[in-house]
Amino acid sequence: MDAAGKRVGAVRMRDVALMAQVSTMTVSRALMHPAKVSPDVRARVAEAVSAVGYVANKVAGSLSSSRSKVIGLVVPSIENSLFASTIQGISDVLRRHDHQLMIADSGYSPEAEEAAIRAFLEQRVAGLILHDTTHTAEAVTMIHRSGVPVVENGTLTASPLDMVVSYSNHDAAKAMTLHLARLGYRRIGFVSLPLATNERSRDRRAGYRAAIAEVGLPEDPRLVLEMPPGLASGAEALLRLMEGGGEPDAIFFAGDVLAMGAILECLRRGWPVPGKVAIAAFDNFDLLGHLVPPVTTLRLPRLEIGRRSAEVLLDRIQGRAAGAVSVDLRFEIIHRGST
Amino acid sequence: MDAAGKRVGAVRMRDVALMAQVSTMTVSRALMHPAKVSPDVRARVAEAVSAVGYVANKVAGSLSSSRSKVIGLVVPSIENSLFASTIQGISDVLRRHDHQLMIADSGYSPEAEEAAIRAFLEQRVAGLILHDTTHTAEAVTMIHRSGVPVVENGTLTASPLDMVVSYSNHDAAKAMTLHLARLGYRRIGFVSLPLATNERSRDRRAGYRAAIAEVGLPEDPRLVLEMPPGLASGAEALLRLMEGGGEPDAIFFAGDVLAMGAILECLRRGWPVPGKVAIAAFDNFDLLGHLVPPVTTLRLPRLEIGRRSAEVLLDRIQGRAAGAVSVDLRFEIIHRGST
DNA sequence: GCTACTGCTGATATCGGTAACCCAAACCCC
DNA sequence: GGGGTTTGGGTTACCGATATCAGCAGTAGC
Repeated sequence: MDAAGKRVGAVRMRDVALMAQVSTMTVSRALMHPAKVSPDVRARVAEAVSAVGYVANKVAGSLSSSRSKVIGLVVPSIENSLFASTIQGISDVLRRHDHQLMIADSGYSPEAEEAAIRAFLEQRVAGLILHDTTHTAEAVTMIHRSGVPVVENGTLTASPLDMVVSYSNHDAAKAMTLHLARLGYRRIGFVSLPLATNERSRDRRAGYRAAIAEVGLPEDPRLVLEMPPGLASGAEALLRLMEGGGEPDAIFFAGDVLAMGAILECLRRGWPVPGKVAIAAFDNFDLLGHLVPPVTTLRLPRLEIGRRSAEVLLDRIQGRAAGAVSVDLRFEIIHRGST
Repeated sequence: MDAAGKRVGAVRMRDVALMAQVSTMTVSRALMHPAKVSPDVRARVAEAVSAVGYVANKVAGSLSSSRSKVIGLVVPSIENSLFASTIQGISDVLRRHDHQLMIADSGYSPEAEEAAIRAFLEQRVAGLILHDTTHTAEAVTMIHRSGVPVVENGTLTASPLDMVVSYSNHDAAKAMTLHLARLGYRRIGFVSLPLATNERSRDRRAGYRAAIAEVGLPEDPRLVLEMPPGLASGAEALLRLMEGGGEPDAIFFAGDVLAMGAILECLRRGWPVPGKVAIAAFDNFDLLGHLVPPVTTLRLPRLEIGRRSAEVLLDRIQGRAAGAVSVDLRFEIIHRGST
């Protein structure tokens, strides 16, 4: 590197070509389409590559070919372990197909998401995966103008940008609520994460309400709460519902950390679960199954969402498929001791 | 896009230049160094940019300038929530400095790490952050030859590639063991994660042994165990140590999930903690503080490691610093009810 | 023996920017 | 008011690959 931080003296394809006594074009072919080159030349190139320590320059390659093998992913938060399995699934598939992953987090803000999308488009990514389903108008135009394929995977949204891979938050929440009703609970509380910026939360609450209506239970506002995320928040929600006059016999937490916080609060207070109140959670956070009692929850296909998202994206990029795609992955109720 | 997946018809800088009636060089300047251009031209360019919907092409830019704003990160596993805070820290700092983050995971394999490093170098990243501190010989040569700055952050290794930002796994494990000894425990068990591919695990066990030796306790092989990661694994380790004849009065789990699994097993069996056995953990997994009893553990500067790693890397890239850097971040013992 | 085709390789022109250099006008100080 | 400096902007030559097309040998077909 020189003083300005510019790298100098890297080995170029030209050096490989000189050593192998062929043109750069032939080196390029030997590396990209080995079948199009004679075995003899192929061997000479391979030898030259390792002799000079050539590391391909994909920047030049992408510029020249207008193709790239980088996928951009925007999640609301990297730290939130919820997204970790999905990212892992994406990463697994991309690695198998020799693609790279760029990640940005939006901190749940559409404006930050827009900035991340712009940065990705500037890098000329081959595709985008967005967890959120609400975007700024500017982000939407940029994406459409760029022609880059996109997968959204937060929820099965009704009006996708392009492709969707997810499960129905609405149906999942409804299914769990119906499950509780079937078990005989009649005053089912519901705690959701913030609704304003989060279509997923809204879907879940709508699902809960649909279930309540379906089984003919009265809708009691004292049974419904909206809370910020976090363990402490879950504990607080529990106490507020229990002391809020709604007298819940079961509480459905539409967020695994919230449920976790609530059940730990029960443990601390010595409240029997489900003796005093039943508790159900929304996500398959590993620990929920190991608590005392183990917590009834929904198994959501987090890893699978990542895998399938990457797959449909690659299918489109590589021309194996075209047009709208909407993959509805299944969830599953895991009935355990807490309800 | 045409049939081959090649994007067509994107807006180029040249289109902006035509509309603003200046040369492309001036557009480039107006965008990169606004101060070097008259206010009049600056305004015309800005207007033209939004009129034609120009999205800069950083691929061409990097090729031309031999500079890039992409940082490559390799972690052993994306899914493991341990790394999530570190990644978040990196991401935060990079975003503030207008850089992008590429992530790959090695699945704890040095060969996979090498492949990821090669892919990053092919993308001509401006810097690398590696969690692991053991690398293949090939990876080491590639990195040195490329001249790309590197930060390692798994542990304060004695022979870094370049820069290190971490805490001392050895000292942390030693400190916790001494803490237990000071509390009066005399038969202190130790459970570690796999040692073979993991310098961090080895450091931790060495720290444990150093402490045992320092306070003059006997080294009993029945008190030391190596286990694969996971909740179930922690529970099994607990049982094996308790029934292995070593009669531990305290167990130090060098992995938070292991400790979690053990404490939940105690809960299930109704074993009082620390009445039957005291339990200490190695990491500041949020939940540990909310369990009954809350678990004594080490607060490790995970987020800070990410932040500082990104900072020292950017300092080097942007020429604000040169030469070796070794940042030793502090850990802290959090004494709670479980010991 | 001549055309047609296939298989392999090279020359040349980009891809879309930025670096380096250059020049004209404006400004400056005695 | 002239030499020196600054300011703003254009010209040209790349950065390091790949697409395209042309060339040329071998060879198959008739």
